[in-house]
Amino acid sequence: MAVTIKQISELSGVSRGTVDRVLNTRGHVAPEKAALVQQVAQQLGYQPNMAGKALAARKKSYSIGVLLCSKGNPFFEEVIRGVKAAEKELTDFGVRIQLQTVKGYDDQQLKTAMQEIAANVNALVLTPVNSKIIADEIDTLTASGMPVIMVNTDIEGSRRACYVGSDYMAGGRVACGILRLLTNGQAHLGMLTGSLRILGHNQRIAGFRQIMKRDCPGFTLSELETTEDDDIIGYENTKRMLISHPEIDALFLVAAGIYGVCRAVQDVRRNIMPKIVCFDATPQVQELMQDGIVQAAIDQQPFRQGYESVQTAYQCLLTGKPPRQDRILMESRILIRESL
Amino acid sequence: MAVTIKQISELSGVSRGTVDRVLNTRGHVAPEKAALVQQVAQQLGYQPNMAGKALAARKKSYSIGVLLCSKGNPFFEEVIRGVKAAEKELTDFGVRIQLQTVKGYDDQQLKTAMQEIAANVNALVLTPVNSKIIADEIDTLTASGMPVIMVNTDIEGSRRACYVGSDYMAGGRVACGILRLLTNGQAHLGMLTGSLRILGHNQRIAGFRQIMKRDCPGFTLSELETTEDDDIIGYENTKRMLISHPEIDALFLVAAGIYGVCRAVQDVRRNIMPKIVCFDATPQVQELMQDGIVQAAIDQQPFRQGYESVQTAYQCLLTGKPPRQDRILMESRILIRESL
DNA sequence: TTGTACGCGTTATCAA
DNA sequence: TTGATAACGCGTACAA
Repeated sequence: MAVTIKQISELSGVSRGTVDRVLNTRGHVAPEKAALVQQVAQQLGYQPNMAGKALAARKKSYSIGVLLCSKGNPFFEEVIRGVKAAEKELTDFGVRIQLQTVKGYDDQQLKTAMQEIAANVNALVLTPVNSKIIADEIDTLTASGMPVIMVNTDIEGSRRACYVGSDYMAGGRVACGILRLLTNGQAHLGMLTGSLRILGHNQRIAGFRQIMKRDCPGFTLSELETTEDDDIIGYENTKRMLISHPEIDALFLVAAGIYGVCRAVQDVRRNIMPKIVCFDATPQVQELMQDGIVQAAIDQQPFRQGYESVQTAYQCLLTGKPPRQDRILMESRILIRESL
Repeated sequence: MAVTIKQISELSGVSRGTVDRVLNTRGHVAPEKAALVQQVAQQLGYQPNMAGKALAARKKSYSIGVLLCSKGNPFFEEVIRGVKAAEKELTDFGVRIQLQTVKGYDDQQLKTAMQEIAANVNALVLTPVNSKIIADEIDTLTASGMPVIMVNTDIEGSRRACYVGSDYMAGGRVACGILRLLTNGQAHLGMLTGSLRILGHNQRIAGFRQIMKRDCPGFTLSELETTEDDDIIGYENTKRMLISHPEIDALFLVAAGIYGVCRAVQDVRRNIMPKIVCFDATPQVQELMQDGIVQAAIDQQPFRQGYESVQTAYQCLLTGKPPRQDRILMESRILIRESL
């Protein structure tokens, strides 16, 4: 049977209260007693009992804020489903969620939203914008003792507690691998990324290039273009790309704007359709797969991203420590028509 | 905040003890009071608090038996890892696991093992052999009040509490789908199943045929052969198949014996290698994928099968009821070289 | 038949 | 600085 606080208190000859104070570093303990308790706990390999912890935590009623730059982005619907699933499981443990979404990527606006929501919660889960203003705000909250967890998008140069989300490099590698299999290793590639300024998109391309260089001597890159995550821009740029590069027989879609790209393909091409691999199996993409336009989608488990980020925030609140892992990365899954 | 027994007792004007007796149908309660409590609980949507339940259950120290026909089958190593992961999580809740493996599929031997292990545990997780002897033994244990849960393989005509494992039909469908993409829809197929007497294998073939009929007019089935899950038999039968059917350019491997099949392919074919899709990414299969012999493997999450089956058994013990779902099915995942 | 009281492990509070 | 005690939700032994 696992070690309990009671056992430690008996073995070290102090009260349960003192043991609790030592283990949770609440102070107000004589140094020699603290040292003794520490040693005994160490020796017995004490691991706090989750059931007991959860039950006691119920009295406190934690509040977790979830702030997503997700308005109008269907990808995040699954993330939100995951958040709500975690919320449901954690109500037993006295947790309530405050979910808020903002539109666009304006860092000033996001900062304001962060401050508002942070005033009412004990922990914060958010999709950051990659900007110094946001990094600083994260550091301010972290310094005030609030666990701040990134979901889906990471930010550089801040003291966020943890990142939960896609492994963009790995996703790019898998995308190249499946395209290699779809084309028998011979392809004239067109690449459509979202934006060259977005870290995740560039990491996907880097992963793709890595496999391409190593395993795909028969691949040539005809052109790299952007969609700005927009269907209309994606449509126009793809049309132009396909007309000026009639040899293109495979498309790697790095980010959003997928529907626009596919419409352009259908408008320009009649006979030989290019093989298309993209990311995120949103309902729209699922339809394109059903119609045989898109052959495969790489999925990075949006539901789990939402679920795990909230669970991680709760663990931080419960233990008072940052998570063991600095990054919790989702596996890249290959989805095809038959796996829907 | 969620509803508690205490709240129900206050609202219905009876003691906590009585509420407990009603909700857990322990009897010894006046009918009118029972009805009242039922109604109040219903109305408030009472859901027992897992933390409290677990904590109380700790006194009892449940024991769960896990009996696998897995000796010498590398697939089950991941299942066992999942079992051990669940064990680790549940030690806090007073659960201990008794794991036992047997070799082969002899139903008499398995029955004996079941009886031995069942004498010392409160719940049983097992991979059954599809035989009446085993079905009857499961029913005997179920009748004695023990939850009996099937993992990886289901059994027909028994009162097992639940099945946790592969969705064989879905796996077959996905296998056909990926083969369709690998071959551009044109293929002369060779199929190698494990045994025509094993339900799961036949279900995989049924799923495959379903998609083949619907979506793959360019597929023709050259031959269907068995490996008896054995590398040597797989080697011999594949060799014969490839020689008598030189047109074969795609292989669907339904079960084990994969290494033998691949060796035969390498021995017989020199130039044009067939596309190969198989099940379960064991270390051996991963190596074959690295070498480019096998293009894709369908994975049915062995780790989760082990983990979820034990968790399900624990839930049965905790609630005293069979699980909500009759079958807990794993998603079929496509693995390629780059996703390893 | 019904109610009370205690214990599970942890945490918070109050008194010493 | 300490220790004792109550509370969280549930299960159950025991008393009424």
